[in-house]
Parts: sequence; structure tokens; C-alpha cells
Amino acid sequence: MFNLLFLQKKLVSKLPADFYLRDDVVLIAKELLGKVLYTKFDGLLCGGIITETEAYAGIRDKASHAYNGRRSDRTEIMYCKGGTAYVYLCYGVHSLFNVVTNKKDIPDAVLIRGISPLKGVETMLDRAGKKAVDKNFGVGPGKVAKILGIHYSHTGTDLCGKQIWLEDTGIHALNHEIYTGTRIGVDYAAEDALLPYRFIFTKYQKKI
DNA sequence: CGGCCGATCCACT
DNA sequence: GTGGATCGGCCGA
Repeated sequence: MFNLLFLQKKLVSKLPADFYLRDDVVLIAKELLGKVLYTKFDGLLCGGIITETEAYAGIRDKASHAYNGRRSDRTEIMYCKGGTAYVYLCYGVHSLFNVVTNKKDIPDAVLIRGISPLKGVETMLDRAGKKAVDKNFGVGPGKVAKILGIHYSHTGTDLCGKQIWLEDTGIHALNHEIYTGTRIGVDYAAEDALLPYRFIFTKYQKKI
């Protein structure tokens, strides 16, 4: 019994607060590939392997909501300590889930753009209104939040808590398995739109 | 206070 | 490949 618990702890571990508090958001965005994002709402456990991310580098990044130190009721969450969920509404329809990183008052974040379903697939299919998993199930930031049951009202949720958390299950993306490109929909960010801050784990998701 | 627009998705052609 | 849906946040007046 003891050995079994020990083994589980070793192989599967919830990401600790320290993981999110580091100051290299681009590195964290890469490291998040392969981690498993879990939610548990109303007793329904769902999770998926993270397959695509984008880094948003705080006040120096014109694509970031917190560019130039901008603060508002919405973006205030980005200034929380790393390990907090920043979820906001996009196009009036979609909730987009971000992992806040870095220390308190430094508003870095990683947008989770794709997951590969792992746990609670039936629940996730229900939420998506689908009958079966297809190639693009879980691909797209709006869909990630939707199938995991994440809503923009969940912004500010602690990622070391019991509703939303991440685990390292021993899956790691090797450098040659990572496609690096520019971020989506950030043309307004001028030269920062060219930054190579988008990462895809090509073993699990085709680059689009 | 009004108007514009976005870190998107899906149905339809 | 494309255009419509849809509404909160943000900025300028």
C-alpha cells in the first residue's frame, strides 16, 4: 500500500506553485506542452494533454492585455501571482483560459490553445455537443475552455486548488517535437506579432 | 455614454 | 474558404 502511493506520487504529480512563479514565460509555455490540464466541476473529472500554447510576455509585449502596465477590472487577474487562472470572454462568445505566471505584479500569462482528451471524454463530448472525438476535438482555445467546463467567471481560480489544476504525468515534448511559430490573431501588436511565442506539440497535434 | 472590435468557432457553400 | 454570431471591455468625447 505504501509503495503504491509512493509510486503514484512519483509518476503523477500536481504542478507546484513554484512551477508558475518562475520568470521565463516563454520557457514555461514550452514546458506546459505535455502537461495534463484537469478540471473538476460538479464532481465531473476531465483532463487533457496540453498540445498548444502561446506566451504573453507582460508589460513589454504589445499583444498582451497588460501591455505597458495596463490595468482594468479584467486584466487585474494577470497581476496575481503565478499559478492563477486568467479567463476572459472573446468575441462575446468564447471563454479563453490562460495560466498566469511569474511573481505577483508581473502580468505574464500562457494561453492554452489545444488539448488532447485524456479523462472524462464523455463529459467533454456532452459539453461540445459532439458524438465522437475527431481530429480537431479540443483544438482551439475556445474549445479547450468549453469542453473542460471553464467559464470566464472562473477567472482568478487558484491552479493549485481542487477545481482546476495541472499535472506532470511524465510526458515531455522533445525539441524536435515542438513547432514554433507566431501567435494567432495579434496583428495589431505590430512588431511583437512576429515573436515566436506559439508552440505546438506535433506528436499530439498537427500544426495548422 | 456610445461605438468599435477582439488571443474564435461553426455552419454552410 | 468564408461570413455571421455575439457581448464585454476599452477608449475617446
